[in-house]
Parts: sequence; structure tokens; C-alpha cells
Amino acid sequence: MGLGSVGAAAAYLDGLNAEQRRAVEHGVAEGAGRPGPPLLIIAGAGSGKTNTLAHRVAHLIVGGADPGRILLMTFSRRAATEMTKRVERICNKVLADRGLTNALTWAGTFHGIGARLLRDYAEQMGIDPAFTIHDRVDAADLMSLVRHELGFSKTQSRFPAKGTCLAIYSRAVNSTRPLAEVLARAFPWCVGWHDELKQLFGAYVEAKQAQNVLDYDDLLLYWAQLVTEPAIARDMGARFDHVMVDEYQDTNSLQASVLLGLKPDGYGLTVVGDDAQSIYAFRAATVRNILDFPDHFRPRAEVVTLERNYRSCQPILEAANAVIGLASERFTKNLWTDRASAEKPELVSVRDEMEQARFIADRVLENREVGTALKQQAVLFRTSSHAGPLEVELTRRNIPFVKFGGLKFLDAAHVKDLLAVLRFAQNGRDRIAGFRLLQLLPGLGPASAQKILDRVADLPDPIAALSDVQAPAKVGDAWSQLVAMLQGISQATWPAQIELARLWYEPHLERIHEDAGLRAADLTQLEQIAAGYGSRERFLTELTLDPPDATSDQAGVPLLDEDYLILSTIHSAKGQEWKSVFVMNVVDGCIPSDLGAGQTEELEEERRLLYVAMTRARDALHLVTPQRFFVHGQPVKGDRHVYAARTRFIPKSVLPHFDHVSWPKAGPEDVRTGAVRNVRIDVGARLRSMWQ
DNA sequence: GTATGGCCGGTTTTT
DNA sequence: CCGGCCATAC
Repeated sequence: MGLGSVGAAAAYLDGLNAEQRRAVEHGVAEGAGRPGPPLLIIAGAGSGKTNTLAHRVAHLIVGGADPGRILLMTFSRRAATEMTKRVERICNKVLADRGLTNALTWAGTFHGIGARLLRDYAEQMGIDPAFTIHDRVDAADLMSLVRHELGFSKTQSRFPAKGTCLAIYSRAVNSTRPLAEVLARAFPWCVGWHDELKQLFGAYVEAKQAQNVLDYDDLLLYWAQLVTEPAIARDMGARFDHVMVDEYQDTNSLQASVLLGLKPDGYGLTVVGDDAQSIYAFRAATVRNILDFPDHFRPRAEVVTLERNYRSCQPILEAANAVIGLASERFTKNLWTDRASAEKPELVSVRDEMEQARFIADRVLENREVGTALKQQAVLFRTSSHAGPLEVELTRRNIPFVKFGGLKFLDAAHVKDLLAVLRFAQNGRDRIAGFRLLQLLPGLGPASAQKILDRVADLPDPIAALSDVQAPAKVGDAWSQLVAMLQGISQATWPAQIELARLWYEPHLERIHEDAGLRAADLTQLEQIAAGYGSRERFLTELTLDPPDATSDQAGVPLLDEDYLILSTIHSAKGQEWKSVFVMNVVDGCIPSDLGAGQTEELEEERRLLYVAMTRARDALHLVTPQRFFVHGQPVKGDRHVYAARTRFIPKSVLPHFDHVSWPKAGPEDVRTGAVRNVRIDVGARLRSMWQ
């Protein structure tokens, strides 16, 4: 395919507007498939970003680029899959003769791609390519183990919890800033522990290396280290002609250094993003990445801005513009659209969370009656737990839903148990997996598990060595069964391995959990998922980096052809759109979350979060504000109500962009006549008199 | 050394 | 409400 076909086939670009087209064609014409100079696309919400990027990739391929040498990094695998499908669709239309299926082999998340490359370069880094990857929970457990060994678990004043330690570590690594600065900025209540934390992190890193495990951050960190070596950077960079990054506003400085390491002169580099939608600062993402991008290069990178919104109707867009318009710092302009509508978004006032749930359920069903399928509707919230009352209400009314964000399938104890078997089989030095696995045996507790793992950890084949180990007498046969199972796995082929593990685990499952039946079903499901992967290593890696994230309460994930309502955290809703969107708890304390409302930076991020939520809606948008709020835990004594105010992000000046509704509409009690209202009855006194 | 029950405390968002 | 930590009993 040469240049000729680009000219001839370019009709497929006719649907794009002028800016989109500029973004698609930038640097392409200059030399059939050769990488052109760097490009930054600033793409506002709903501006056809995915479509533009997909066309750019397709255009490159049509122009002769090798799809196997295009590196496409997106924020989630869902986004990668979507992008891949679109590219294939466009290409297949244009290149009828030369079908394109699964040709974009390097599309995925930063972490997923990192894991693949690191296995390739493992030897040069002196690590074993069979490394296992710790998810956040595993990483926190290892942190806890190390913390314990250093004696930090029983300090007089409380040492930060394991999750907090990991969060601090992660933030320091991802932001590439010194610990002291990270503590001062993001964890001020922990500044007093600076020295201990530093010691802890040192020991944590040593433990990971000894066990041949990497955590999420290591996937970026090792990668970034790798490309500081010029020879390796050249070698790795030469594998890809084009490197494209989506959602660039949500990358951190570590990711930026990886990119610059791969493509120092920027040739072949395209990044896309929108600073108004930056919502991952808590993960050390920095808007500076996108703002500073053009000046990294000589000459500066080309910048294309997409400002036309194709998604939302005008009143919704105006309201969203008004909200983001109050941001203290902004770089992009307002979006515009020609999708007219008479309907303003609604600001709905309800009494409390129960009413909120009822309101949403009512309206969702009404929408469906007039033709909007459940799947075209979404309910968004700041925090996963906010959806609780709604989930109850939906279940009660038999409205199917799928929830994105929050607790994962993989966090369930029984799933973790089964995965620990496979992880340990993969990497006998993985202590967290081994520790978890050994303690499943009755009569084998933490002390024995430690001792056994210590015995085998440094041997060349820890799994084989287990057969020489004496377990405590009371463990009995269970020990030899475990050893036999692990050895069986090492002999077996891939999908058969997980069955061996499950058969071994089932009796333990029944002993440990009352609801063994339900949980066993999850494991069968896991086994089915496993069959879709070519190898154990690939399965474990992909599952850890991109877990199936939908949970729908008890029902299990609904069948694909069924209709179901989408429930999602605002974060997980990124990049998506629905006809009708409900945002829950648009009150101060929820949006913005009262936790981080202190610093202006975090406050600004919360504002962008509301903006992201609002701009997901095509035709209808409801922001729901419960007046009374039920909180549990924290306050002095148990649960109680608090009164909430409308979010500060919608001050008086922004109110005219909304219609205001109270729900339910004047009910029977307000119809009572004045005469009845005046009747008084002292029930309290009557009840007291019963005992006199 | 292991298993269990009671008590206390708790920053949300995710690869 | 859930998980972590401690004390107590086997």
C-alpha cells in the first residue's frame, strides 16, 4: 500500500470536521507510513476524540504503516478494545482486499504493555521473567508483613495503616518526588513518620526483589529505568514506528519519562487529552504532562484543538460549561454544539437517600417506557458506597443493573485463594501467595507458614522442595495433598491447571465459608475466564492488571443480551456516554468529597469530576440532591443524619442553567386541610399513662 | 502455635 | 459496617 491509495481512499475521512481531519492527517502525507513530528490533540468532552484517534491510526495503516509496530496506550483495556475495533472497522472498509484482524498487537494500558515489555527485557534487568504481579491488596499485605518485621506495627502512637503506607509509596514513586515533599503535600498527618517510612519502603523494595514480584508501580518504574539506558531505549523505541497515548491528562511524570525515553525527538508520537477532564491527581497524574508536551520538542509539537461537542444537547453543555467556567485555572475553551433542545438539565431536590433511590428508579422506568433502554441510562456517583440504597431499591423492584467501580470480583476471599494457588505455582518465591495458600490448611497458621516458606524460598525450585518439608503433625494428610496438587499443576497443561486447583480447593471452601455454593459458582466462572487465555502467566497478568470490574449484587453478571442499568463511579465513567444520566448526591461532602476539600488543588479536581459526570449525558441530565443524609460510623455515637447543602460547584450564578424540581411532588400530606392541621393529639402523654 | 471472639477505628476515586 | 489488632482458650 503506497501513497496512492491514501489519496484514492481518503473518502473515509469525509465525515470528520476540519480540526479532526487535521489531527488525523498530521505528518502522514510526508512519507508513506513514516513517523511524522510530534502531535498533541486537545480533545474536549464528546468532541469525537476516540473517533479521531481511531481514524488517525487507520489512516496511518492505510498509508502503509505496519499495525504491529504501532504502540497504542489507553487508560483501560476497555478503551483499548474499543479503539482496536474501530480501527479495524475503518481499515476493513478501505482495504477490502487486505483484511485487518488482531493486527494491533500493541494496544493496551501502560501497565499491561509495561508487563509485556519487561518480560522481554527481564534478563537484561537481572530479573526472572516468571515474575508475578501484586495487585493493590497483595502489595498492601506485603507492606504489612515488612512493617511488622521492622517492628512498626506496635509503636506507641499509631503508625500509618498498610494501605496508607502503600498509597504514600505509590505517590512518591509515580510523582518522582522526594518522600518529604509527598508527605507534606498529600499526607500531612504522616509527616512525623518520614524516617520510618523511608526505612519501610527500602525494606519493601528488597522484599519484592527477593520474591520476584512486581507491584503496579514497578511496571512503570522498571520500564522508566530501562529506557534511561540509551542502548536499551533505542532498541525498544525502534520496535515502534508510532506511539499514541490516549487520556494523556491522566498520566504521571513516570509515564511521561517512559514516552520521552522511547521517542526522544517526538517523531511518531501522538498524545490526546483534555485538561478539563483531569481527575487522577490522587494517582500522581499531572496536568503538566499535557501542558508541557509541545515544548519538549524542537520545533514545538503541533497542537490541534477539538472544541465541537457532538454528544450533549446545548442546555446540558451550557450547564457543564458554567460549572467548569468557575475553575480557578483553565486552558481549554468552552465547547459548543448545534444540538438544540428545550430541556434544561434538572436539579432535583429529594428528602433523603431513600427518596433519591426511589426517584431514580421511577424515572429510569419512565424513560424505558418511552423508549430509552436501561443500557442507555446511567447513574453516576462519587463513591462506590453511595450507590448502596439505590442497589437495594433496584433489587427490590427487579430492575437489573451492573455496577462499575468499587469492590472487585477479585477481592473476594475465595477468588483470591484460588488465584494464590496459581500464583504460587507460577512463582514459588511469591511469599504473599504462598502465605495465603499454606494457611488454608487447618492447623497450619502464620508461624508454620513462615517457617516452611523460609525453608524453600532460596532453593532453585521451591515448589519441588516442598515435598521434603515436614508440616506440623496435626495438619495430617492435607499437607501431602497440597504438595501433590502443586506438583500436578506443574505437570499439567494450561487450562487444566486451574481445574486441578479448584478441585483441591473445593473441600476447603466448604469448610471455611457458609455460603460455599454461591462462591463455588464464582470459581467456575473464573475457570471459564481462564480458558480464554493462552497461558497461566498471561491469565494471571491480565487478570491482575485489568480485573473484570462489573459486579451486580447477587445476580451475577447479567447475560449480554439482557437490558440492564449502568451504575458507575464517575471515575469509571470516563470516556463513556449515555442518553440519560443521573448523578447522585450532588451535595457538599460528596461532591466535593469532604475528605480532600481542604486544598484548592484537590477541590479543583472535584470540580472537574462533576464536569466529567455532567458531560456524559446526551439528552437528559438529572443532578439529585438529598437534603438529609445518613452517615454511619465516624461521628461520636453510631449512625445519624446530617443535613447537606447543594454542592458549592453550583452556586447561585450557575442555577439559571437548571430546572428546579422537588420530588415527590406535593403529596397527600400537603393536601390536608387547614382544619385537620390544627388538631393536636398528645400521643406521648397517652403512652406514658399506660404505665401509670 | 492456632483458632476465635470482642473491640476499636476509619480519608474516596484506580492501573 | 468491615477489617485489623489483641486477648483468651484449645
